[in-house]
Formats: sequence, C-alpha cells, structure tokens
Amino acid sequence: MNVPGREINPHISVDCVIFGFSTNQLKVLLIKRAHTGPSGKRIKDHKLPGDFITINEDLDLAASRTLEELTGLKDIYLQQFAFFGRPGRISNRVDIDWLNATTGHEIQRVVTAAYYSLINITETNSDFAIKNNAAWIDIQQVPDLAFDHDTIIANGLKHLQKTLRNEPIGFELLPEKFIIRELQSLYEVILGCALDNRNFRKKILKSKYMVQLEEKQSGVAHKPAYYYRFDRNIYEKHKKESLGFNF
Amino acid sequence: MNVPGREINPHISVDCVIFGFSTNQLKVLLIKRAHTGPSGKRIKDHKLPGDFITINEDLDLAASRTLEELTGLKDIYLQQFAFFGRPGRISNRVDIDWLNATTGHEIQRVVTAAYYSLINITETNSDFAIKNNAAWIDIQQVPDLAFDHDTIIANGLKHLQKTLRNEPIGFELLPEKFIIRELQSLYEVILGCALDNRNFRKKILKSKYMVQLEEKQSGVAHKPAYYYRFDRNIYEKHKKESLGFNF
DNA sequence: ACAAAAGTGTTTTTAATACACCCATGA
DNA sequence: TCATGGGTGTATTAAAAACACTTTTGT
Repeated sequence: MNVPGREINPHISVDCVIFGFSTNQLKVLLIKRAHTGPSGKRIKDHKLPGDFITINEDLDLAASRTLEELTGLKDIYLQQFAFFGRPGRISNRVDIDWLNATTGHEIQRVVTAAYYSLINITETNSDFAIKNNAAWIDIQQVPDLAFDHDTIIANGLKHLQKTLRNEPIGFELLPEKFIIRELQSLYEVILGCALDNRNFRKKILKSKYMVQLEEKQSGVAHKPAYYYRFDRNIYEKHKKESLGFNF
Repeated sequence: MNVPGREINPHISVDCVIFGFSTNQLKVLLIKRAHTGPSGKRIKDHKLPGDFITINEDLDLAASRTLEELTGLKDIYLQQFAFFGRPGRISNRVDIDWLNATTGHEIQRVVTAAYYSLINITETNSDFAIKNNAAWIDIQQVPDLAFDHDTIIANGLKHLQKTLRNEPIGFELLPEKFIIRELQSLYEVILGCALDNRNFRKKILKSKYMVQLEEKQSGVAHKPAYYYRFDRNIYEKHKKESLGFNF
C-alpha cells in the first residue's frame, strides 16, 4: 500500500467492491488485513481493496490501478457509485493504528470514492488475488469489516441490483461464452428471487445481442446446452432510453 | 465563503445542483461570481453553489448547509449523485486565483462531492437567493460556468431524469398543493418530451398517493382544476421494488 | 431405463399507447 | 358567445406472468 516514491494524498481514497460469480454464488473480493498494532494487539480481519490516491492521480485511474494490482486485469467494468465521508468513519483505534502504520502518515479524515466492479473469475485472476492476500468471499458470508466497509458493500450491492434490472451487465460476470442457465442463476442470485426459466429465456433471447454459438456443452449427463456470447456492439447499436416511467 | 473561525478542509468540497420549477421551466440556482484577479482582470461569471467542507463536517451536512445559506430552506430533497476529481478540473488561471483569494489557502487539488436538490421555488426563497447573489437560470440557458460545473450540471440533470422515471420525486419541485397539469408540464420539461394528458392522468391517478383536495382553482378563465397533494406516507407504504428488468 | 438439466408454447393478465370530444369558467 | 384549458373513455398493442411436458445426454 505504501509504495515508496509515490506520494499519496492522505485525504482521499478509493475503495472497490469487486464482484465475481462462481459456483452459483455472488462473491466479493476482500483483502485479508493482518497487522500487529502499537500495543502489540493482533489485528486480523478483512477490508475492501482500496488505496489512497496519489498526488495528481485521477480517481477513476486510482480505482483501476487498485483493481489491476489485485487481479492483473485491465479494462474491466468499473463504475463510481457513491462517496463516503462521515467524519466518524475512521474512528476505531485499530483502523487508525493500521492506517498510520501502513501509510507512514498521521491520517485524520478520509473521504472515500466507492466503485463497483464486475469481473469474470478465472483461475488466473483468482491465483493472482490469493497471492495478493485477497479472497473471494460469498456475499452472504461477509465477515465484519474494517472502517465502514460493510456499508459500502451493502450500498454497492444495491447499485448492482438496480443496474442489473436496467442494463445488460450480467455478462461482465461470466466468461466470454456461457450458457443461458448460468446467466439466469446469476440474475437469481443477485436479485434474490427465483425466475421462471421460460420467461427468462424469452426475454433474454428476444434481445439481439445474445449470439448463439455452434458449440454445445460436452460431457454433461443431460441434454447439452448451447453456448452463447454477448455482442456488445449489437447492444450499443440497439439501446434506447425507455421513456416510460414506473412508480 | 471564507467564514472566519471555521477552518476548511481545502481538499474536499461539495457542489449542489439545485433544481427548481417555475413558469413551466426547469431552473438551476447559480451563483454570480464577480471578482478582480491579481492581474487586475475582472472575472464575471457563474458557478454552482458549493463550498469547501470544514474540518470534521459531514458531507451531507456541508451540502445542506450550503443549501440553507442560500435559500433559507431546511429538510429539502438532497441526494449525492457523483463525485468529480479529475486532477485538471481546477486549471483555469481565473479559477485558481479566485479560490486562493476567497479561501486564503493555496488550493491545489479538490475533489468535489456533487449533490442535486429539488426545491419548490417560492417568492420567499427566491428573494433570499437574490440577496445571496444567486439567480434561477433556465436549464436551457446556462452560461459558461466556472471549473467543471457545466459537466456537473449535465450529469445532475441525467440523474434527475433517471430518478424521475422511477420514483415520484416531481412533487418536490411543486408547492404543497398543485394541479395535475403542472405536474405533467414538469415531467415534460424534465424528460424533454410531450406526454399524452389522458395517459398521464390515468397513470398518476392510479397511484394512491395522489390525494385530491376539495379546493379548485379560482379566477381562471376556463374550467377550474382541482388541487392535489402528494401523500408521502401512502407512497412509502405502497412502494415496492419492481422485480422486472428492462433492457 | 433412469436421472438430470435443456429447451419449448399458449393463455391470461397487466400496462402502454393512440386517439377526440364535452365541460366549466371569466372575459 | 367565445376562448381557454380541464377532464374523460375506449380500443389496440405490447409486455409480463403463470404454467408442464418433451428432448438429449451420460451413466
């Protein structure tokens, strides 16, 4: 975190809620924080990936840098969704000690810019994450976190849910090619409700941007499903603001 | 802006896009900035209402303070919608001079937390605004602004449009009692399209939170319209997340 | 042959859209 | 009596929701 030669701006940080989807579960990438405080007390808990921005660093860039350092991935879906600046958000002794020790600055108050990111969990980026002391944690089983990071995750999840209802972003969490059932499970897990498979397929397949591949599943003990891919170009062409309003 | 005795945090500011609706137009409240730079050059332009936060001040509070100082209003619809932190966002000589002169600090880089607010323009708060060097400007006629405030307004307007499609917030811009035609005009102006009056009424009146008053318009040279009010309690009770998704 | 998930159609209900005339009032 | 904007109803189309069986594969 405290890379020498990079001067940080100790007033502003970015935090990333990095979502992944694997074994039919929605996951977040959390950093294991282990540290011995000045009193000799052991800290061992989790926090969101994040960092202070450096002098003259753009916030979006700081967020994508954090993401890349942790997963090795570039050009990933990454959106700001809120900022958190409660004066009391850094008030635990443990958090203050940790900040002072890791940054070498006397940290007082930090406003953080929160981003959420959607990534396709693969072995590669998973290994990368583990090396960096990070772990994919099931969203249902997030432990107590440092700072106000539990609030940030809860908030990020709400944004994800809202966006998922209005834009085709589910694909960001899946591999290049995927089967429809995977997509449906993803929707079910994120929205927290069961969906009728016939209606789901009808709705999804109606959109032109779902492209069926020739390849099918193989080695499965049931009727093999066709693979699909998401065609971003077709989507960009066809998307239109709906004028209806709902409430 | 530089109130003595109040120490500012020169790294973080809040900016408010304050929307109002009057004479069938969507307005924003802008501050007239007049200042003579160190070179003797006259600055005369507009900026968004905003301020640096003070040490230990909550961001939401800083925003509502700004709003109250300008309009005298408390407990107003006020939502964070984005942050702006491009390193180059404060790069005009004019802006830098003005900041240094008004704050007494050597300002380097500022991340701003952007809020949008919906208020019911009345004579009272309008007078108040004028006294504070602010003016209600038609959204279509916003002049060139200081800093990146044009971007912030454009962004705020998009958020307003999106939210207006999904939540009944139009009422915030109207007086306590209003006629349906006013509400429809408000939707038309904000969404930028004409709406069929029969369909609009059907849709609006279907919702239980529109309460018809006994009072009608008077003194109008046509069939007088009934006044309505928005019942926030009824809305809160009935609101439910729609599970459908659209894209 | 059996288990397991893929894939498919129809009906019903609800919401969105399109469209034109009469009504109450003040001037 | 006329000009003005308020207020109403119906038919069409589109989308959402409810619902159950046949197909293909590996074991």
